[in-house]
Amino acid sequence: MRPADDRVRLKKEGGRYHHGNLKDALVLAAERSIAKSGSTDLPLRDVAKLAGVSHAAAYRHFVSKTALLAEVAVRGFASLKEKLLAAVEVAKAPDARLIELGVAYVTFALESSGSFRVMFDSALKPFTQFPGLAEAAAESLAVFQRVVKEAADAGALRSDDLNGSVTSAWALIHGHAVLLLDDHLALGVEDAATSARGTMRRLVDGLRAR
Amino acid sequence: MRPADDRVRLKKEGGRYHHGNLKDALVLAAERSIAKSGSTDLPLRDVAKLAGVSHAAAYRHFVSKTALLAEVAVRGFASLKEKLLAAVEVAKAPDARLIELGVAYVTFALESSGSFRVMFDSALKPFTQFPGLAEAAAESLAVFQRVVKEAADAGALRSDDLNGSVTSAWALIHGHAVLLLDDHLALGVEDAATSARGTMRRLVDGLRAR
DNA sequence: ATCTGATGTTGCCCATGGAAACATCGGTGG
DNA sequence: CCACCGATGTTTCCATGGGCAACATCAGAT
Repeated sequence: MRPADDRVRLKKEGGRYHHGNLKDALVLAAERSIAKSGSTDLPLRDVAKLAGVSHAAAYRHFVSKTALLAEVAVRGFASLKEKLLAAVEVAKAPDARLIELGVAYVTFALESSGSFRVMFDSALKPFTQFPGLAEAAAESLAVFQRVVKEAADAGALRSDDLNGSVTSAWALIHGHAVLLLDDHLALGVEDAATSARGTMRRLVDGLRAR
Repeated sequence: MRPADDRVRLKKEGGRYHHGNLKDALVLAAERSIAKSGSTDLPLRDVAKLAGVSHAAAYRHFVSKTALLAEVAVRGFASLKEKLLAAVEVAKAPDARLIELGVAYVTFALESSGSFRVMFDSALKPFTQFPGLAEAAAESLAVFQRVVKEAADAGALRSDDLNGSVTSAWALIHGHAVLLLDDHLALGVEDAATSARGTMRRLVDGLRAR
């Protein structure tokens, strides 16, 4: 019996020795597990078990458990960036684009809570110790910077302190997301987008050029 | 020789078997340790060692390591509440009081970063599982509610959605504190209060009655 | 002075992150 | 073709750390 046949047979029977795409499977399993437990402090052994593999197998793809979390974060930031970019497209008015950006940020935090929790977990500090993480994070933040700058250029927001405006917008919506995720706001998930929009609107009013 | 004398003598010689105030010492040690490491995931054994005691001694005062963290959080919320109340006093104008509240929040987060990290650590969720924790947290938030309400009553802020305004104020300054603590804002500690004031001012502008 | 409950200590167990040594697979060059 | 080899997984082992249990020490009450 030839090796290729073995592979097919083993795959069909589910008894294969090599996984085939373990790295992705581990990242996915970690995301899901964290989303369910609400904690980034998950046993690597459990993640491996979810992927149908022994715990030590993870070390063929990640130098450490933290490195696995870092990969979750990198992919999370990439996904967040895409969601933010997509959200910005749907609005025309420059200030409305900033508001939609905030709504998308909160929506991402709730829908991809596993990723979001890891992305801002202190275990990954400093980001520079994991290749690609700092860049991925910076690219997400860059969307905030671009949208604020465009709104200011269009005269919709004051432009005397762009960095300050960016920081305020990020801090506001990040705080909203974090408090929502940790159940500190007495809000159902269904009200999350609405409250996020209201919060962003209030800030945008404050940022408006006078 | 009376017992009280024994205690004094033993304290001076440092060779005492019983600690005398271990509970407080453990809480203090945990705060400091977390502030230094930047992580709430600290070995209980290290905390006990800092308090000069074996690790199992902690279980005479806390049912679990998490319960110790909960006590840190309860005291942290109590301390935060005091700081917020004190800060509110220094300003006269209702909207300025809200701004000072935010500055004090960030200042607390930086100066008591160990406590602050624990207070918002997901390991303590839900707060109701630890006696006193939910109440302590609610009392801190109540300061936000009171200050916003007073500003609205004085006509300094719009009063059509008080809960929304409170949420925005808390989310904004909480996000600012969190991002600062985790080095996501390119700001030195010395600029923290200034940037917090600027951020709060922007939001208050948006909350202002029109 | 002794007894007792509160407080600490030592020793143990078990879960978990990580290293090491071995097993298996799949592609590649003789 | 097939024997080898690098990649990927498994098993086994160790160290760390939370938590329990049994024992030690102390302080106040009787």
